[in-house]
Amino acid sequence: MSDLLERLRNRGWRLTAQRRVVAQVLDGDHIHYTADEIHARAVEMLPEISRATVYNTLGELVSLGEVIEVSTDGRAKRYDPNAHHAHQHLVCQSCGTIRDVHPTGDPLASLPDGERYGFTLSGVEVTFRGLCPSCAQVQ
Amino acid sequence: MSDLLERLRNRGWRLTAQRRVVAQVLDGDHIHYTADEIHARAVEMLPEISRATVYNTLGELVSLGEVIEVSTDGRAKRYDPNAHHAHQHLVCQSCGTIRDVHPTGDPLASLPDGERYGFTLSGVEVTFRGLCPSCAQVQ
DNA sequence: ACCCTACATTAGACCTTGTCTAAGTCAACG
DNA sequence: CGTTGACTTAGACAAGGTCTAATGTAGGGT
Repeated sequence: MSDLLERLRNRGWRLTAQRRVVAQVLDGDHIHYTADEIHARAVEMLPEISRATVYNTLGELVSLGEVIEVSTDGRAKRYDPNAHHAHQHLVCQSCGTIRDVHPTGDPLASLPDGERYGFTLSGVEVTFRGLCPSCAQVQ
Repeated sequence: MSDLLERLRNRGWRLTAQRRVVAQVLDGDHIHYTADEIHARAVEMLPEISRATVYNTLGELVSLGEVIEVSTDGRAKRYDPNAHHAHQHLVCQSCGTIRDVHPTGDPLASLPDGERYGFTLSGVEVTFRGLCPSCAQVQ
């Protein structure tokens, strides 16, 4: 994580206590938290941090390509700190847990030229959906 | 579309003017509208239809598997009336337009057993992102 | 043809997620 | 160690969606 802070400083970021705390939460468990979950965890370390700052900081980290924004269900976006390895997501339909996965092959290549409608492609997201073991038991 | 209404009646749906109008909008252009866009179009045909009814009806159509809910950007969900053909989506990052596409191969098969974490898989969504021709010109 | 009643619809309050603003604060440069 | 412009703050606001209590009506029964 000090790497992350280092990179950010080099990009002209002012290193505030708030930004450090957000970076620390993201770096902690490598879990895909929502912005409000990140805020809740940040508050434990720095009680006066505001929601707006967390949203601002996350937005900046996304613009800088340090964090990926994932919206799998039309509810709150989740933030994925694992931006430097190409990967896709496996999502539990019941509890919303997300795991990083690495499918074989290049998904971009699966779209035939005849189906590109003149678009300039910039990326693909693959979202595998299912039930995680613990939710599968309950249902 | 009369097929759709027929299927719904057979499932015990009460056929109201409101539900007919929502079905008609979905069947019209095969475009991926948001709930509020569907409401706006429905109002033109049936001025007193309420937002809540449109949301209810869309939710029921999704539960019945007649319509697919697509959330590509964390903004408003879009509703895809083309539920009976397997397909994926190509989304313009700038204007949000969605096109149905048909990638080659089975995306589910691309997830190695070692990466399934005990999940019971139920489906995959592939979202190709890029710029549509008209947005590419502007930028 | 007309009643009944359970199901559907309505307006609008409310909730969640996210954005914006104006005023105050502080990191980092000189 | 003072200055200043970037950063943070509380809280208002906005968009998208859900819920509720009151009212309306489709369609089966008679």
